[in-house]
Amino acid sequence: MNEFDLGKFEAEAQEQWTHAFESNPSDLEKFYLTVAYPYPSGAMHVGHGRTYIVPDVVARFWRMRGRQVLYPMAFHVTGAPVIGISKRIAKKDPKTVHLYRDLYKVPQNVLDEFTDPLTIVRHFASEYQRVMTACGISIDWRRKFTTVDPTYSKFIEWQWKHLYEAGHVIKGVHPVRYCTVDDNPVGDHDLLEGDKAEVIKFTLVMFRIGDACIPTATLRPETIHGVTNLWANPGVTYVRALVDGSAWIISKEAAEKIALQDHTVEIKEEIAGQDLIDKTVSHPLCGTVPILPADFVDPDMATGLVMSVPAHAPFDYIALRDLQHAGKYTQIKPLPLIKVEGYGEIPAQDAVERAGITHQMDSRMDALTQEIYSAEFSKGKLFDRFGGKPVRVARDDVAALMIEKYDSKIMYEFDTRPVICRCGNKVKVKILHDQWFLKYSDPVWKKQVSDLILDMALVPPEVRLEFDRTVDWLKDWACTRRVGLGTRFPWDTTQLIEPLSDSTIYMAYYTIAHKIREIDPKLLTPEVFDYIFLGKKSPDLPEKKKLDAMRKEFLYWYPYDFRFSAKDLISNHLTFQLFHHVTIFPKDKLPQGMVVFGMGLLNGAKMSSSKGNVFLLEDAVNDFGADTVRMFLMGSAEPWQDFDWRNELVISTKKQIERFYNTVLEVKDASGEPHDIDRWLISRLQSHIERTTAALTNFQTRQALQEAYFGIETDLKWYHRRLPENSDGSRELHALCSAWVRLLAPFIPFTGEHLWKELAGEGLVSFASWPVADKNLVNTRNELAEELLSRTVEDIESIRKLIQITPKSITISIAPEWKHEIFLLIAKSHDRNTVIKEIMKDDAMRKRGKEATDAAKQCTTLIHRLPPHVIEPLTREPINEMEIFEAAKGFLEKEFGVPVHVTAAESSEHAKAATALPFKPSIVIE
RNA sequence: GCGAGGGUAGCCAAGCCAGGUCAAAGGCGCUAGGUUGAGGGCCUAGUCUCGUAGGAGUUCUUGGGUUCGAAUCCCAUCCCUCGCACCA
Repeated sequence: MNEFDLGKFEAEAQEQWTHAFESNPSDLEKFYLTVAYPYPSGAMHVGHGRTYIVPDVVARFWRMRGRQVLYPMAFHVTGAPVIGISKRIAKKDPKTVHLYRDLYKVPQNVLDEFTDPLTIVRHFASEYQRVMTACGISIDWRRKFTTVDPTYSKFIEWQWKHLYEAGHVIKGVHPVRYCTVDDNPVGDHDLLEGDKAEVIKFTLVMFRIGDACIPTATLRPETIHGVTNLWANPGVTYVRALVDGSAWIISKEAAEKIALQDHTVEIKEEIAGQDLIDKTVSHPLCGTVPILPADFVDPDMATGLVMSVPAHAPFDYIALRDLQHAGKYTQIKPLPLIKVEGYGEIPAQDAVERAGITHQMDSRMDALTQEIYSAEFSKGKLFDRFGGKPVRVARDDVAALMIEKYDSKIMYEFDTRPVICRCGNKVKVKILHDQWFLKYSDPVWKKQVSDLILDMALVPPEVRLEFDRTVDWLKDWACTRRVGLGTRFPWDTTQLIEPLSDSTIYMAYYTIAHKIREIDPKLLTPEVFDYIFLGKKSPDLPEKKKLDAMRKEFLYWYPYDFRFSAKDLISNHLTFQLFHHVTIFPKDKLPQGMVVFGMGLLNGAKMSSSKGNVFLLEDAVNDFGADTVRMFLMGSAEPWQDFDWRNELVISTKKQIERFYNTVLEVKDASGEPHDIDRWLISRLQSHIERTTAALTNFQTRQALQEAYFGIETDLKWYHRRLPENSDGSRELHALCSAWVRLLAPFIPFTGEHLWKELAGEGLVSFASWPVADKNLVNTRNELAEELLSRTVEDIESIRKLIQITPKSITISIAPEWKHEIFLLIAKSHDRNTVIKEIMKDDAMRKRGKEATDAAKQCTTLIHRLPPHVIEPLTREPINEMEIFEAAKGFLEKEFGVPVHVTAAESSEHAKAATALPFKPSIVIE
């Protein structure tokens, strides 16, 4: 009837927990922890499991330590992904249908409803709640909300009002990846190809050709002085277009792109590329140059026409050289304009020849171009006749000059292509207007956040540097969107607040989420929130009583103590929330700490829904039991390390829980009289309690389990081995079990509750008091005695193994008193090298001569090898080894099955006896 | 490419910051013995190499360096993970 049945324990506990973790302000000290809420667009896998279980173990730990703990949860449903998913489901996209039907196990009738995006998130939100509950996560579900609740939107509007008033919300223009078919900006996840491509800002250099101009795009406007020609592709169709009223000749593709970048474009006529060849163009900074043919010119790259600087661009150099080898344009010479250390007069030529490159298609050409680009940028200087400035300065100067005087424009283009949208269309760069930003680049704002970080507890400490770097690196964040779910942007209601930007201070909202629901959203003006969160009084506040109650909750819970999240959010969410907090809240309400998690692997490979490499959390709970899943996830790695889910290891975790369960049931009712070994066991327990507590205080779940589970289990094994025959142990075991069950309860709460009842514990173990180490129960003498004994047993075993005779007896000889003296002197001394000399000054020692110096050397080695926790107490309080071995004689004889003699070394005739040292008696097996 | 973190025995992993307690904790796997006797059970021992006395030798990605002494400190190298934004 006491069978180990996790399913049964789970059912029992769930019944008692229904409202147990709902938490209200009280007289107790609070502990408020939050975790990044999920975006429920799919089923939970075991990786999600850890995200919520680690905080739960911490929550349960602090709850048992007498804190008023709040662990809330909500659902992030704002954003665009589910919109795409619903569309793909509607189109019956096979991949999506497979993922949801087969992997996430969504029933067909529910799947049919997934054409509505809100249905998707609602479905998975309830699934999340169900699975989290099944895992025993101690959440106060009364505070649950979703980010599209009207009440929450009011809260977001209030937050943004403050950000705006602080000057952090600004309007700007911004180049984005844009799909003209979808008529939308394209995010990384919407790209079929080209996710590495960056948007680069090119300067268009305008060359005159008759009444029109030819813009060429360049990153190196300063090289204008070295232009010898332009390149056009004879096989490409160009167009003559009116751009903002003036005539440009550019590729057809370029015309489309330019139109997206703040220019009016009207195509007038097509021009064959061939017709441009050998025409001349001019620019005030380089004079008149010809247009030459080149097949490498890509009409889809910028304007489709390129200026050629053969002295400094390897591609230009080779292309020109090839033409000249064919006997054409031989009058053109490269015009160098930059002096750079390490290269000859014409760097491009130098580099190409040095690398032995013979044709344009050589794969090393890109690297070579990059090399020269970097070298010239970092070390190059313009010739004196062009101003003599370093390239890095001249580049910006020339660009500015061109824009001001010579009609140059800016054009945005990708650095690598192709960039293809999920819909199959080529992505272009569009300049978005009415785009709003959060001005994270503001140095004052940054400083406030850096200062906050200094005061925060960060776990593990290594992430501090990463946070610092992130704050440095952060640029303005586009915070409005045109598609998706979410709160309307107050200053342009055609747009929505971007989903990461609506999730930065919601930890404060949890404190009032269950109460604010009772108020009509229409009444929730900014003044209401000002009162609740900032204590600002204003006339005519509605529902004053309710507001007071909420204010009380907020003041009690806030700030949060720790925020938990995976490490991939450091560079955005975790840092953003700090920015927002420093703006909205006063100093005493700012975040206190963060714990950053590692990622999850499944059988050694990255977990990925799209690759089907996931193991659903609910399946894991059903297959192995919630406690098993919990203990495995907490024990296989510390939270900040990556963990690897492997079923075969999970199985042995289940065995461990079962072993624990059986052991507790077996020994809890022992009633024998306590012996020395019981005092030893209880003494050891104190340090396990202490270490488990320290580990959990530092969020080291793995370390805590090592101590609380394996540490105690190992002790119990030794305890049973040392127990007198016919003894089942003493009544002390009940106390041990009580502490043991409580130490493990945060990890395996279901088994914990069941055993707690078996132990006749009061109430729920979830609220039982955490064990406290009692110094009075620490018995150093007993611990040392057992340490000595187990080390001696190990030695005997290894000798027996080696000599391969059938032993008839074992003789243990204890080192003489004078060796103990030496041992102590050395152990206590700070300088273990000179202490030998000191010892030998003693007359009695000197009489022993070599015997004494040898013993001193051996003691020194031994002291080095013994752990400090043995040496340190030995120096304080010597132990009587003879007594210990005499007392353990029966045990040793039982262990080895032969008579055991204990003698003093000086009274033994065995030569071996002379080798006896303190804490290392000599052993003779005969 | 840039920023952060990491590479330890068959596997997972502690140790490294504060060099000698390190042949290196613990778990898993495997092997042997015992117990129970058959269903993924429990206990004990072994699991780099050598060794008929508790020892010795060679190891902590690779290559150098500092030191009486390095898994631990420094430099370099190769490999892995995460982030690099309009996306949750």
